[in-house]
Amino acid sequence: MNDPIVGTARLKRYNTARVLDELRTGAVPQRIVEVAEHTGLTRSTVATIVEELEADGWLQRHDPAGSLGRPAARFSVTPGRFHVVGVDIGLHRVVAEVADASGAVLSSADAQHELHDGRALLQLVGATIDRALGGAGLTRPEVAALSIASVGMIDHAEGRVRVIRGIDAWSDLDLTRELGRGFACPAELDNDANLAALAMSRLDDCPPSFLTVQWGERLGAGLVLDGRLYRGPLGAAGEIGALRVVDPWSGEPAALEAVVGAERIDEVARLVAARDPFTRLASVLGAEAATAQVFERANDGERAAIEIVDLLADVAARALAPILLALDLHRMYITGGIARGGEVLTAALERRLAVGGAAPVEVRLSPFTENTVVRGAITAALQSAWDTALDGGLDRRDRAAEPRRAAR
Amino acid sequence: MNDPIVGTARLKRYNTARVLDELRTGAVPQRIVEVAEHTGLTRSTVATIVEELEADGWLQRHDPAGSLGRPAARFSVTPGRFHVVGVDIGLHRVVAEVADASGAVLSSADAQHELHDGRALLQLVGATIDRALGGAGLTRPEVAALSIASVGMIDHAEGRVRVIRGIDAWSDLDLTRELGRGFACPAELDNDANLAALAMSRLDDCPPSFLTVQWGERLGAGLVLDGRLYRGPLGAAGEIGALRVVDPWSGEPAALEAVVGAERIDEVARLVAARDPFTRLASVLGAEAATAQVFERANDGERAAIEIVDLLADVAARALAPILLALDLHRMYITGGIARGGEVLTAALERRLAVGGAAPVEVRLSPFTENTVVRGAITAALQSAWDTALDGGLDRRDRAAEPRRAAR
DNA sequence: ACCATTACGCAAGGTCTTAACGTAAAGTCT
DNA sequence: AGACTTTACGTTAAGACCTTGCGTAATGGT
Repeated sequence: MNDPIVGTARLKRYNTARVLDELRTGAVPQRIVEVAEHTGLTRSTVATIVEELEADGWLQRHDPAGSLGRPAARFSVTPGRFHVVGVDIGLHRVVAEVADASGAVLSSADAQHELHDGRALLQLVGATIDRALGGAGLTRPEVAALSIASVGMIDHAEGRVRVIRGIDAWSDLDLTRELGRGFACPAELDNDANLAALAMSRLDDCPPSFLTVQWGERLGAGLVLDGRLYRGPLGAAGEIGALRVVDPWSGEPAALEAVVGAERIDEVARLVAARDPFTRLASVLGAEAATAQVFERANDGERAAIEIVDLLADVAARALAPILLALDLHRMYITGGIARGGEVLTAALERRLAVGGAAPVEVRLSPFTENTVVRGAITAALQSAWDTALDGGLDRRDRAAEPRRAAR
Repeated sequence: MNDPIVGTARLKRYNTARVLDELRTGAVPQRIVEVAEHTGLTRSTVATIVEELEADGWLQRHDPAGSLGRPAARFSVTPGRFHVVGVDIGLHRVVAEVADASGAVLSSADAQHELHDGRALLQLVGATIDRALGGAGLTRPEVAALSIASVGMIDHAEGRVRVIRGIDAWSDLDLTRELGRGFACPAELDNDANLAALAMSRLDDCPPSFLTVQWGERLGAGLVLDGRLYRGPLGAAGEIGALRVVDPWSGEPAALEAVVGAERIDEVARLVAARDPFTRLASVLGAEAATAQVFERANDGERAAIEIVDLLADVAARALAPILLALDLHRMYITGGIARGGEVLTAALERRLAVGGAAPVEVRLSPFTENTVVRGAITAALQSAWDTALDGGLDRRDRAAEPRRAAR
């Protein structure tokens, strides 16, 4: 279907992509001259490209605040030109969001679950997607791109889950096919950490290379290097959960994920509380997960909680330091449940990640907390939709019988 | 001087680069149709590009082993079209090599030294370069590209050394300027580990992403990710020598470099020999560095030596495992002095780098042993020379008054 | 000698970008 | 208010590049 683009068409596609990226990432509508300067293209070239994009409905014209000289028309992406769906399938929660072409979230739906059966989970995911779509007044065939995050080791190329614990038969399912039913676009499956990293890459003030730690019950890293998501030769980059470390509470060697994951934090909190039952920490621990309380108490300055956080930071930093140092990274984002850890956590990590001689590492928390991964899925879906658009793939939807770009 | 390339010229430059890369990396002369297939360009396009490159002397025509159908002309790079120089400045040794456009080494020169004065070292390097050039019958102005490796933390963009121990005032010198005197081309300065990695990237059977450990007295890593050298935002990628580890012999925390570096190996060997003076290892230790003997004895199966290697591998693997795992790398090269460590070392490392669930890491030794870094410098210089050529920069040398590519 | 096969060369045609020039629409100055 | 400055826009001709298509060349096989 998609013949390789050759000849001058390749140049045009490349230039169009640059113009589009410029208009897409800019927060405010941009003038043609600005775009020309930023992209290095001629004003003339940009003008024709913008004109075409506007004619096809991709761009919107804003006319214009006055300045010196003739006021310039400014352009931005047409928000309603298409819509995308992002999904995050977690061990206990499924979230789906619908966004428009500008990236604004129109509606979302989520569902808590304790499912261990793949088939049942599949159904829940489908239902959640439809609820989100309903909230935006859309149906499946109208979606331009669908991007899905799932826990587990993902085979991005094949659209399958390689390994996962906790959900039976999840790795046997052809997820992109199953979840893509009813959609007119291909579904894309990716690692939760990778998508979390993508979400961070859209933040203002985000450096071109950084590391993201998706940290909850499971632990995985996402790497953006020189502005691009790095997946690794086998698509297993960032899978650091299996790294062997020493559990500071038991003294036994264990997998990193099993030591700093939310489940273990919960266990440890109860151990500490049992040992010292008159602390405030002990008194707030209920039946449900204690992780949030630990960080809350630590941020309030309670000794016992701070100790837990410190030991966590110890273990995590020991594993992460070689990676950050080797890659010369100086920004790290924490996403996932632990992102609510607050300043105690970031400070503890920053202190331990300092290596003599090297520039310090800045640790930041995701501003999206629990929705970081979905937001990343939206980012990926948008990217995919625009790519399809550049190849003329989205045109057919509502420009079916129209004459093909003015035969002059 | 070099105005930004715009318009269709950019397309042409890109296509020419692809054709050239194809002909440059291929071991044997290639036919036009082959190149067209590999690059995805039309035969016609490739033909004109090749024609022009041949006219300008960059390519050489080989006529033709018969097959079915009309025999095709094949093309390869003209070896004598230009020459490049690569230099490796080590703590105790300086090497310079001269290569032709095809990458074949024409001559080399090296010098052992114990200099601690930057100025004196500078002079030695200059003399060594000239000796190498003399061996190839060339002079400085005739060189098309000059690439230099130095120990220490390098600022590639600025062409300076940031930090170094052992050579006074070395970081005060503007090395690219000082060493570039007399050359008609810009000099490029880079990290030894980065260049070692570049050298490995030219090996057959080299994966697109891998790690190189330049391991001698100093220790640094070079990363090639998705086929491209990764330098990091501050150009400090791979600087893992400062990583904190525990010295298994003293039990004290120390920098990785200080624990597994050749100097420490030497110390440890003497300790072990003193403790157990009747071993074969003890008997072969002379006044000079003992590292080589340790590995030799270990490869011969001697217990005491194997223990040293095992502990070395322990420490190194603990530092490297997170990096390899996080980046999903499954090939690692060892370059530098330790590359003579033989199979004991690679086996010991491979065993320890295995992480449950992940694909194994294959550890290989550089086939160039001590000359790996220079070879990498040559690779970098070639790249630089071809880049200049693509921008028309090398033309002026011997096509001064010639009419500019046939005004038809 | 004829055919199949592969390589090569040439010319027409189309797409894309550039450069140049004139026009349009504001604000500013006198 | 009118002239001027400043910035933006639109059009057109020209140039560079790539592709397509076809005819020719050179070999081996039958």
